[in-house]
Amino acid sequence: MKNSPFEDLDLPPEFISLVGATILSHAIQKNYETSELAHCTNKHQKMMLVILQHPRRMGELAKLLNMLPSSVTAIADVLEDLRFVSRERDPNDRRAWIVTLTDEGADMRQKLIAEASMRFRELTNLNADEIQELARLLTKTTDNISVAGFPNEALE
Amino acid sequence: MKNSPFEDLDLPPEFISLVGATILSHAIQKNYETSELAHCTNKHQKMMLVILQHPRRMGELAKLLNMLPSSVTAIADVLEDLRFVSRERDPNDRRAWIVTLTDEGADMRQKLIAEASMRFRELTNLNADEIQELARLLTKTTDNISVAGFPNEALE
DNA sequence: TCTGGATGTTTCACTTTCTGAAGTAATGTT
DNA sequence: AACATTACTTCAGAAAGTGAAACATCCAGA
Repeated sequence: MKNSPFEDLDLPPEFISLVGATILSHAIQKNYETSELAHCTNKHQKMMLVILQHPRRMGELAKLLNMLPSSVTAIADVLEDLRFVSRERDPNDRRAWIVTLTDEGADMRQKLIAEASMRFRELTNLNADEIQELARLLTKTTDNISVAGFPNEALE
Repeated sequence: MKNSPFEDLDLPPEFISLVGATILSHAIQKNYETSELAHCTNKHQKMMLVILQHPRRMGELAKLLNMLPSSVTAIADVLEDLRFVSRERDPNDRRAWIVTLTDEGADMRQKLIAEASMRFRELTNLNADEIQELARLLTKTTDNISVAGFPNEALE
């Protein structure tokens, strides 16, 4: 059984990490699609639900998700149709919309998080310490990505 | 400066890891597009070059990249037009094609790896030990994903 | 050897997703 | 008041992903 695509390579650890991150992310997202929760079809819809732990403006969502405003509009439209979020004008800036989870959306968000965590354990087979360490390293990483202004430039 | 989309969350470490992996992978792939190497436009083309450290059959590529055979055909067509790979019949099974890097393709492969590694260091700001540890954890993960038969089932 | 079923790949039409330009409305700046 | 900027939406075209059908080859059993 030849498992890894990289079995006999002396790739730099940076690259191995990158590929590992990609495979992991891809695998869980593929896996998701076969679940009960599949009616939020795509990964961006799921990700938007997850980062809506509190209400956010459309533009903020676009930056966080690293997407174009027009894509955020499309995704929010779907989530609104599904009654997972509602949109209201920002009273402080009437150009902007504020997106808020509905109760149903908050429910789905919890389920998504729980399901992803379960899949993660199944797929990775890491022990609790290792998961903790991985989370630490990747938190440091994403914090730095945000601080570096890349790819979400000028996030405030 | 409010950085992380998860600043005030008590998400499980599994989920944080998953999101971190996704953000990291996404960030570097976005970044890639602005580089000199952008003419291999999409991430799957790049990934295919990377895993072609030795010749592989189309079907093998599909499994490793977790894609449909028809998608692999499309990608290989592009890489062939770019003269990065060549396709020859497998002498042991004349239904199958074997994809091999050209010299030019091997060159590009090295550049892709080097560039991704550089971007990785810039983006993550992890020190050498941390990178090593991250690589270790993610290698364990991807190995397990393959062994678990998911998503690349029955990879042999 | 013949036959039928499985396998490896390609083609093609289809659907979904992404992208970017143009438009609308509100804000802020001078 | 005029003009530039910002926030978001709309829409149409481009790109990517999907799955059924076709084709050639392989393999196992009669």
